[in-house]
Amino acid sequence: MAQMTNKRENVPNMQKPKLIAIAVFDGCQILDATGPAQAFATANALSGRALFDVRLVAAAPGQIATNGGMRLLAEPLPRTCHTALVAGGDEMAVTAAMSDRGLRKWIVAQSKSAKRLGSVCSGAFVLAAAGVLDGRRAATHWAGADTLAKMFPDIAVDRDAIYVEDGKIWTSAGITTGIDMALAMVAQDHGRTLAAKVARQLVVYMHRPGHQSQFSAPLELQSRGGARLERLAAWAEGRLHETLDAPSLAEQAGMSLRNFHRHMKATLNATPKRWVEDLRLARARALLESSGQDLAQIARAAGFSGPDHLIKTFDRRLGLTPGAYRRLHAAKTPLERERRPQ
DNA sequence: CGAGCGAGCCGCCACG
DNA sequence: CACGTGGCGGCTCGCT
Repeated sequence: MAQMTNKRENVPNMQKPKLIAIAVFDGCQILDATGPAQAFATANALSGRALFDVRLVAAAPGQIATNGGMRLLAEPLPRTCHTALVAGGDEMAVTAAMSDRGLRKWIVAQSKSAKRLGSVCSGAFVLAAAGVLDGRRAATHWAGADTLAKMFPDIAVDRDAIYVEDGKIWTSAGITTGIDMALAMVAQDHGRTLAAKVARQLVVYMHRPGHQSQFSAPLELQSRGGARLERLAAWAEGRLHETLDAPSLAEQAGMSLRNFHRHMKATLNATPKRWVEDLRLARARALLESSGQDLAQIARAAGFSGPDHLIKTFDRRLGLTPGAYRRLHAAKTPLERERRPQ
């Protein structure tokens, strides 16, 4: 009878709020911390319950200067929590965080005791330095993906993913993808319906379309390949519409096929076919951004066999269609775009 | 959407 | 013997 009058006690999901500890440090990226924090806080607000207890924490608690200049107030690192997250930041700050013994010890401890351990953006480097990403798949900001893979060969770096969940270890890509990851955590704990409501409230996607690589600068890696490959790139870019198979590239580079493969792998971490595809994608992206040509023209100019080949390749590499890419990245102003005939 | 095919990739070893 | 190079062959993966 007492139970009947006090229904609240019977609701199954009345457990204690889950402690979400977001670790910050001087020079960290403010959105890495506040984005996920807001997602969890909005989940509380929309559900009308205290599902999450979100706290900013630091090895050196107190005022934390973010890389944008604003300050955060951080509590001491908690001994235990449900979910431990580590923010990213600029290179100097992350390097310092990577060698912070207190933070490192805390991460190792949380990798055992917490239900989830995660990072946002370059926070992956801090997790990696603590050794908790070894043998795992992981994501980080696209600009840091190659460096992470090189510094920590035991990590399978996913350059495209918005976020990666590998067991209890979660890593997210650049900055705002921390929100995407937090949404997935909300979904894991309290269902997709609530997560979708939070996404709507924050005006973000529940499932963000595409891969993060669509934002990276095409072919920034060319300069790393040395003069030999740079000349080859220039040669190839002049004949993108031709076949450009591996044997002819090797011949042009003055190497055997086998050795050419090795050099591509060693200097650019690429394969001949993949590299040519990179060149063609870069050309197609540039044309989509700044020309009004239709897909057939662009496909031909970039060396694809036709529009469908272009569409397939875009889907596989960037996770969206050429048309969607153009709408996202076209240099035209919104006014110009509206001027098209109805 | 699945099966079959061929180009491409890479482990391995031989060579200088 | 270390190191850079080349060729063979099996296997994978993406296209038709």
